[in-house]
Amino acid sequence: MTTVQPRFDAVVHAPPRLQICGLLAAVDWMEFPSVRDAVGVSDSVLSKHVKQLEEAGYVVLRKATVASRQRTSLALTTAGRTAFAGHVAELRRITQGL
Amino acid sequence: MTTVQPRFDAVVHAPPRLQICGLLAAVDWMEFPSVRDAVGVSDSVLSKHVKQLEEAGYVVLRKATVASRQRTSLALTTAGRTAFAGHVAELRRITQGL
DNA sequence: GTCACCCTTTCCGGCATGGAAAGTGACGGG
DNA sequence: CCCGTCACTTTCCATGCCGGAAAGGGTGAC
Repeated sequence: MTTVQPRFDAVVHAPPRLQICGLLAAVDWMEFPSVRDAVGVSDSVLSKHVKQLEEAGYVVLRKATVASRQRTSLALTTAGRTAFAGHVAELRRITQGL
Repeated sequence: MTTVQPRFDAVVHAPPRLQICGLLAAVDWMEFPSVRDAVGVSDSVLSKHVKQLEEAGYVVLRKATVASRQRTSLALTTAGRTAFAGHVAELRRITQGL
């Protein structure tokens, strides 16, 4: 089927995480600092939210050492994309009265 | 201008309140029991969320006695419609990567 | 006066959140 | 080798929101 089941997801709904998912949905990988700046939160706050997404199985981390520097990148898993798509579908359903 | 400024609104974002706004956006007035059932919460919980929307100036209550029964109806104010539209625009912006 | 109907408010325990600060692991330099 | 830095992680802490349960009005019917 091509349609996504609308499904409210509290893990995805929280503002910072909704933004994180939105950013990651548009790309394959995004680096930690880029996400942090785009979302506008501190390292610790981003780290904590990413951890929750990770524990939900929605995000994976890839840690690489590039040019002697740590570079942590984030990506949505298939489950993460599904959950995000479902949540967005639900948001659209809820807000369709607009 | 016809476009709405995307503007995240925490008061509107909370799940129960997003639903309430979504319902009210589609109509002029809706009765308390109908909203309560549609949102799927108890009287007290709905009352508390409506109060928050009211204090934000987004919702107004109209209390009428019809056929000897209290009938409280809810409606979005102009500010409420603006806030909801702005929030939905922001949600669309955030989720555009989908 | 008493009761029922409709919300409101209070009480309460629990979970989430963000800022600050301490902690960790991997290098590169001295 | 030890030290300092970088790039996150984790801990600590204080605050706030949330929902369920129960007690509270207010109004009209009996």
